[in-house]
Amino acid sequence: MEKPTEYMGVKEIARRANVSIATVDRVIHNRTGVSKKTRTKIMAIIEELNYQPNILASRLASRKTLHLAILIPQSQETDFWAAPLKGIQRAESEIKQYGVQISPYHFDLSDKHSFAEQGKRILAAGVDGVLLAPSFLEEATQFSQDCQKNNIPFVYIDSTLPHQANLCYIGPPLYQSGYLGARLLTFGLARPGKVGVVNISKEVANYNYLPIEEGFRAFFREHQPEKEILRVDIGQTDYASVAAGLAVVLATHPDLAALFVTNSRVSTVATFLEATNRQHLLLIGYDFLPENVAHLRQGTIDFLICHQPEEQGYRGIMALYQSLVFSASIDKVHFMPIDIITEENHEFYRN
Amino acid sequence: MEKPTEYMGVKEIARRANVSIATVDRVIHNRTGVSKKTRTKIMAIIEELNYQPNILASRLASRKTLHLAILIPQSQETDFWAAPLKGIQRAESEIKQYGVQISPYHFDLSDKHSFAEQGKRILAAGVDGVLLAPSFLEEATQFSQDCQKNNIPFVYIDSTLPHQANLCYIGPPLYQSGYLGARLLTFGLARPGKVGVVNISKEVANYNYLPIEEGFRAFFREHQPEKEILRVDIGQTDYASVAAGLAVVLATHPDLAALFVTNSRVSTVATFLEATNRQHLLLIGYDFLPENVAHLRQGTIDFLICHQPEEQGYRGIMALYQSLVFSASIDKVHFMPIDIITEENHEFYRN
DNA sequence: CTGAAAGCGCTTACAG
DNA sequence: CTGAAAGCGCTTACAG
Repeated sequence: MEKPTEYMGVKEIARRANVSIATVDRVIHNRTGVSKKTRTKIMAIIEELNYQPNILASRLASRKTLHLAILIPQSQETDFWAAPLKGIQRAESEIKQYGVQISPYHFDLSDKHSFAEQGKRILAAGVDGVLLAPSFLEEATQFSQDCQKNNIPFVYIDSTLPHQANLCYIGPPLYQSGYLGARLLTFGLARPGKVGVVNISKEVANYNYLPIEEGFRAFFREHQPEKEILRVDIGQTDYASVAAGLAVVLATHPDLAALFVTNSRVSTVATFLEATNRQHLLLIGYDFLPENVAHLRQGTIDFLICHQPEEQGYRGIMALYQSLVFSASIDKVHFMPIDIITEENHEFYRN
Repeated sequence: MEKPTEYMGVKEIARRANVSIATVDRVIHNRTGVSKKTRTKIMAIIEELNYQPNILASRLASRKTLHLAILIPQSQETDFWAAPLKGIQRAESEIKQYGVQISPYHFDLSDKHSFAEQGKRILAAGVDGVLLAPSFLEEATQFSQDCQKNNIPFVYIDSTLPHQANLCYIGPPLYQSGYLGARLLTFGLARPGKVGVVNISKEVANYNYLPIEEGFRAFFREHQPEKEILRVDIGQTDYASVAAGLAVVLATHPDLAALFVTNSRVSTVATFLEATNRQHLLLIGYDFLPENVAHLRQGTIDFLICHQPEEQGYRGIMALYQSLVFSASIDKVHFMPIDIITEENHEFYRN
């Protein structure tokens, strides 16, 4: 450790401008109560010196805590949301030393109202920024507009909404993710046979993940237009429902050769294939969940696609922090990579 | 932003212990000059209060700059090393506000002596920590031991050395990476034919990447022991040499169906395959370099394997920072994930 | 072995 | 519209 270079701070600016440091501070923070003339002069000096405020001193002196809220689903059924939460906690532990505090608000993925309710609680609590998963179109839109009205910056993760004032979206490029899924399917599918797209979701039209199926179909349209693609919709997420749904489809289409599950429920499908001795079917699905990984190791699931959910949580918090503390400019869209996980590389994957 | 909770700092500790804050400071930093009795008493209070020093105040008051050095190859031929450098710079921009300064030292990958020389310069400059690529067995061992003697923590990236006092290794699990390469090869290789492992390197025995080939061969030994694997060694990295080497092999073994290039020079092989109309050969290689990506998009390269070199640089610096500033404990080995890059997902990959 | 005091670079009332 | 002064929580000579 060694001594730094000469100091170029508010004191020096004040000296050159022949004012007090309080006035310099006012200009730096764009506060009122400075004559136009003085302001101009000080700004010129700041420019000239290429002054960078000392964040350490600034945050120490101001003694302010930054309050951030997160609004994400309660972990349930699958623990997909455990990963973003972990990333959020990692971010928190890194920046809490600099005075950041994070309050979690969880909603129930099968209850729109819980989202709206928790949103209201956040607004009432009065926070400085929000990280959210905009899982319900209408409720999330409403909440986003409320945030905007209150000048609270907000960040989307996992999925996004169009035409909102979100600071940024940090999540997967869903269309291309589905497209890659189709590519992996054909890569491993030398033999003929039909392909099934499996949607397992309680919500009739889960708008969030629609682009995945679009991308999937686009690939076949472009590369194998003659390939028959079956759509398998299963409206319940329990094993019995999934098994029943698949049994029907497989009875009707015995030449089904591959299944693409559009979300993390792929393990349920894998369990069914194992139970009915159909491991030879090619199976691809989403997310690095323990039960999915177990079937990957069994060889029943051939590929898992994953979008680094932990990193989404981490980067979402960091985007808010950088924006609020350093007034850093943030890219409106930050696409996560589309990761391919196999039996061979899974042990080094970290969400 | 809101007011924080009540203060629990050195002042409070000093009050409770009935000493001055200077003495408290001495205990906190484990300095000499405190009676055993006082020390014990203060430590108990610190324990009781679960005191966490305010890093902001600490670094502001100490006015010290942390000097880190990086010792990595000069970017040349390929720009593989541009990526770690980028990650290092990203880390620097994040922590320079907290008084960290990074000095780059570059060596020539085809000149061991340049490594030793730059290492000496670093030692002479007297730094607080070093991030290095231990590219030369003997020289890197020597340098590591010198660092240890001087109590300078050092971190390895990209490859590692056994039995050294490095703070940690941040890089790929090479053996498993080669193993995955073989898996991808067989996945796409429905047809029969021989498989070639291509080593393109000026160094006769590039110890760094040997485990890749071992892992590759292990997969075939375990899954397809009858498969014939050719070894193709090319001692020069220019296109003419590579083309000549490949031409000979392909003439002798016309049934060669797939090539696995153990490093980032795979684009040279791709160029040759394109020039001789052999795009149908399966081709897998390493690293997300522009020229490799170009051949991936052409379809000549089927898969690129990559180990997030930018992240290696970033995390390497952060490990040093966390260790030096926060005395954080660091995992000795941090394996990077083994990423699979295809034509379909490459645009979202960021090293 | 211990303490009083100045200072790090900035922010925040408060007074004018 | 502007400034003097106290203070953020810690570190650093310096004096004893």
